[in-house]
Amino acid sequence: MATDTRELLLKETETLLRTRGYAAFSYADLAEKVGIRKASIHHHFPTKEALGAALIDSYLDDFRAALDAILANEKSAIDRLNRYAAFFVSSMKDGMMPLCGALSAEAYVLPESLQVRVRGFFELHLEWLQGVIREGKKAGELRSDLKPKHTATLILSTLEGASLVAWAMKDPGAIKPAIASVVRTIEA
Amino acid sequence: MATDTRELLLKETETLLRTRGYAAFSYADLAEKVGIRKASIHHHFPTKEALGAALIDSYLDDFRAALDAILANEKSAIDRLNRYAAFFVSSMKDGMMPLCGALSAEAYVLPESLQVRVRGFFELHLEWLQGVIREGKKAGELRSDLKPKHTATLILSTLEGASLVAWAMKDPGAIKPAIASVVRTIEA
DNA sequence: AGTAATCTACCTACCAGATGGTAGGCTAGG
DNA sequence: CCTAGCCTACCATCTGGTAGGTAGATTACT
Repeated sequence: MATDTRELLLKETETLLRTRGYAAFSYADLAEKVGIRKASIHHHFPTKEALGAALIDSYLDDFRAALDAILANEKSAIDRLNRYAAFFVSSMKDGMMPLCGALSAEAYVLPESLQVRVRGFFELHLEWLQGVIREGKKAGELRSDLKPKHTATLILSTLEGASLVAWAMKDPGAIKPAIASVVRTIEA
Repeated sequence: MATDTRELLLKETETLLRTRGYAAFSYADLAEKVGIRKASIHHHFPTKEALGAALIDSYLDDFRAALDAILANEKSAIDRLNRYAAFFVSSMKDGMMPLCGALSAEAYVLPESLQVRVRGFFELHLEWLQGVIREGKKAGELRSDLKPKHTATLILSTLEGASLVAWAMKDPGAIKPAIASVVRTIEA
C-alpha cells in the first residue's frame, strides 16, 4: 500500500532519532531499515529537515492526544502525573530516549525549524503539567504553596534527566524512584 | 609554545562537544577554531575517538578535583549540594551543556571507549553525592529516611534534566528553581 | 665546539567512503 | 495517458584518516 511507506518511514525515523540523535542518523540507515532505496525517501520527504519536522509534528500530535486521554480518564492529579511519568518509563523499556530529550542536546546544530518544534514540544508538556498542578491544588490534592510553572519545569526536568542518566548508564530501572520522589514531594 | 596547542585543542573540543555533541563536531571545525590544519590534529590525537577520550579524561580529572575542593571547603551537606549544583548553573551561563549530558543522548552511537567514560563520569557524580548524603543524614542535616543511592540519582537526574530543558528552551534561568526544590525536599 | 642524527610540530596533497540531494527513467493502477 | 512510487546512476561536499615532506629545536657523538 502506498501511504504505508510514509508511515513506515516515520516510524523508523522515530526509532533512529530516539536512539542515535539527528546528526548521527542518515538517509542510508533509514533506507536500509525500510527496504527502499535512499533516493526514494526524497519522494516522500524532500529533505532531511522536512522529514525531521514531519516526525516531530506527528509525534507531538500523538502526545497531545495521549495527554488529553489522561485528562479524560484520570481525575486525580497524582494519578494523572503517574500516567504521565509512565510515558518516560515505557520509553526506556523500549530502549529509546524520549524524542525531545534525544534532540535537545543537539539543539544548537539543529535546523531552525526543528529547534522551534522541540521548544514547542516542551511547551506542550509544561502547559499540560501546569494545568494538572493548578487543578490538583484546587482539589487540595497537591501542596498549596506550589508554583505551577516551577513545579511543571521540575517534573519535566526530572523525567528527562532520569531518562538521560538511565539511558547512559544502561540502567532503565533508575527511572522509577525518581518519579516516586517527585510525586511524593508535591503531595499535600 | 608546543604543548599549548594540545591544551588549546582540548579546550576547543570541549566547547564543540558541549554545544554540538560528538557526531556533529568535526576535525575541520576544530582545525579552524584552533588555527591549525586538519591533518595536524592527528599529530596530537591520532583519532577522533582518542581526542574524545582524552577530553573526557581531563574533564573528569578537573571535576574530581572540584568535588574534592567542595568537601574540603564546605562542611554542611546543604552547602555542598548547593556548590555542586552551581556547576550546572555556570555551565548554562557559559552557553554550554554539561559534558556528559551532551554526550549521553548519543551514547548509543558513541565509540565504546567513550561510552565507558561517560558512565564512569556519572558514577563519579553518584558516588560523591551518596557520600554527601550519608554524611548529611548522620549529621541530622538531611532527612533520615533518604535512600542515598536513589537520592543521588534523583539529584543528578534533576540537574542534568534541568540543564537539558533550559538548553533546549534557551532559558538558562529555568535551572535554579529546580535545584532549590530538590534541596528543599531532602532537608531534615 | 662542531656536526650528524633524531624528534617535534606542523604543512600540502591525497584517499576512500559517507553525506544529503538531483535527474531522469521504468512500471503498475486508476 | 497520467501520475504515484519506486528505481539506477550520478553529483558535490564533507567525513576521518594517511603519506610524505620541511623547518627548526634537541640531543648524541667525536
